Amino acid sequence: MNTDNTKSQMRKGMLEYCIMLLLRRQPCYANDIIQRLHDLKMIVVEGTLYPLLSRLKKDGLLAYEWRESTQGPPRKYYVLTEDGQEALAQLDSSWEEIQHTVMVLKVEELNAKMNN
Amino acid sequence: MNTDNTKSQMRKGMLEYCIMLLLRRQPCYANDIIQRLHDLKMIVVEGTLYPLLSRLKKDGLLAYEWRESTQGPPRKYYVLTEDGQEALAQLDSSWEEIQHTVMVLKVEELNAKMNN
DNA sequence: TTAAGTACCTTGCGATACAAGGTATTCAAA
DNA sequence: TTTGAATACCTTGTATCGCAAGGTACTTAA
Repeated sequence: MNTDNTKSQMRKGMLEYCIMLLLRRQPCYANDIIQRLHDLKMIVVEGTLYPLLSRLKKDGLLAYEWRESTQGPPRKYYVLTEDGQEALAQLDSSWEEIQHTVMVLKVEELNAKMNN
Repeated sequence: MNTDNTKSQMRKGMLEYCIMLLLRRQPCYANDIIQRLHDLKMIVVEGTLYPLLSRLKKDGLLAYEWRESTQGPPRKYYVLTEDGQEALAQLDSSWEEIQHTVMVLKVEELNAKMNN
């Protein structure tokens, strides 16, 4: 099994959730996000991130403002819109459901082992 | 935001993990899996499941045996192979990492709120 | 013999992650 | 002044996955 591909597939959908969680806390620009998620072992690259941010912007879930940088070109700082906060609340419950499913499956497995 | 699509995207990769978790406990055929996951709010349909099982079989992670049914045609019961168990162990750590990432993001968000 | 139920599978489409490559701005050194 | 490196944004093409829709084969009961 190609482990990289497996995690890549697990990332689908999760990345969107993680990025919106990040932005709920504070505005970030692309490299902030890449750095923060890298530190949390959730790798994301530019070719993934920029289209994702553009899509969320187009859907009205994110907005951005340009900010000057002390070093280099200006940056697009993204923030959650109100619609984005509502959408994130739905992602929260989707996440809870998935987490619940995995937990139950693991618990059942443990029970099965103990009864053998 | 299209919630159905969002959950569908979150399912990518997770379904594979959940199904292998199921099979680690006991052999199942397709309808078993659909039913069990449905009860756990993790919807999966035939058009998703059969190609997935075929792929895992082709990759050597699953094997199957035909079993007669008391009612209707025979069923393909899938089981985890040894390779499948190793792959599942890797999926376990991928899952732990993702879960950890989300947890940290939520905790940081809470901390940020408390400091305001 | 026929109809319904069960079980397996395939095709085509939409969506996403990623590798690879491209453009524009800034700043410092030559 | 010019040139190169660093920074930041973006696009294109490919592989993969979930899913709707539709199809085949076997079994059983009417």
